[in-house]
Amino acid sequence: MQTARQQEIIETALGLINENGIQSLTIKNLSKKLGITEPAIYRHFENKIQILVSILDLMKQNSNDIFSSELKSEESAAQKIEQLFKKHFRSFSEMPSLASVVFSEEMFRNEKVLIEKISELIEQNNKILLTILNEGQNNNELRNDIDAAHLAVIIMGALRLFVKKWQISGFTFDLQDEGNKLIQSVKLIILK
Amino acid sequence: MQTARQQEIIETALGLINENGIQSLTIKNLSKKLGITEPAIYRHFENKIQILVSILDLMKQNSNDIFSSELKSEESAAQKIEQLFKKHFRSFSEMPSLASVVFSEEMFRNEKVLIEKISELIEQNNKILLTILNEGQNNNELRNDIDAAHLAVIIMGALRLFVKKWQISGFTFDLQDEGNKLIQSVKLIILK
DNA sequence: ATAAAGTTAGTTAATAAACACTAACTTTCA
DNA sequence: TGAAAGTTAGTGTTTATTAACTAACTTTAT
Repeated sequence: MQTARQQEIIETALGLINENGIQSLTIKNLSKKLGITEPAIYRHFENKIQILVSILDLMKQNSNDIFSSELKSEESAAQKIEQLFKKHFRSFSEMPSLASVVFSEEMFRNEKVLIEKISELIEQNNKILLTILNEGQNNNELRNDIDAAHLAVIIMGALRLFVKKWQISGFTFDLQDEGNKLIQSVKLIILK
Repeated sequence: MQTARQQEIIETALGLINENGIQSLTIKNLSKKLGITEPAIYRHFENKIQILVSILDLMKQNSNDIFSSELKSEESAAQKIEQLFKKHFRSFSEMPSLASVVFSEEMFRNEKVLIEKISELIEQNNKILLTILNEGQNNNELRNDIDAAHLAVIIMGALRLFVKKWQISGFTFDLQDEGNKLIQSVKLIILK
């Protein structure tokens, strides 16, 4: 569980990441943005890694909510994938810092705890996506001529690159509007 | 143009990145690996940024060689895309550090020169890919029901994510062998 | 042909800035 | 009044980078 102040801190941290990338997440910058001094941060978090762990936990939960609520729904596989995209696009639009964190795995390479968190997140999503794809193939709704694992790479690859392009552009296009168009193309590709 | 020593330095830098990620590319680590002292590096490069610029230039040239040689060939669009994948897979297999650099754009966010270099690289490749896709669509070889720009996102997204997975796995599977299988799936998807 | 001048590639020693983090003291407020 | 949340002032480490100097080689000019 988290205190109100802890939540404020990780929200501020996400804002910082959003504005200037993960590299700008320093205790100094964070405390300045919170309007307190650096040591005050340590009243709420043991160290910087715990702040990052909290951020990753938030992301994991967010992503898990999206993926697993879709898994339970009664829609077709194509609709599920569509919802998966849509919800991610909405999520990223509302909190672009989430995208910044997803794409900065490299930064975490030297911290064991953080690598594990990131890996869990990716692995978890991949599993659910594969389940959806397999179901769709068994129902004869999705094309069978392509391995589900390959479909997963193609789908997630498109999603990731699209979000990345949006990020690189400095958020200059509407992720949700443009994203909806991409979804239609992805659906054309995976449907039988 | 570069001196022999400058080339040695960037090769060593790539080795360092390959072993422990871009974060381990420090002047200290670099000089240690070269068997000289830190200040000696500055006899050959003005500063660290110039070393990174050289690395990005190398990558840009490498990637450009692959893309533009394919553009000129007389093959079908699908074959061109296949070769694009294959050559990239080979390139990454031979020098995995290239993959490390491609995926660490985030690290460069605070250096204007480096963002530009990375952007150039991505933009250049995207242009050539679009040309190939448009040609294929006009020849009635590739499916016309999907916007070429969307096809490009789907193709490059798959390529990038696949290489990333290989990197995260610690290079535990054969990129070229497994990659060839993925190529077949991508071809099924884009062909009419 | 050779001494003078200059270059190349290295050294040791140091600096300044950024970083995460700590100890000890003070304020705030329920 | 006492715990929670802040402060000031500092530590130790890691960065990239510079200053001053040197040994060994190359070029230039007489």
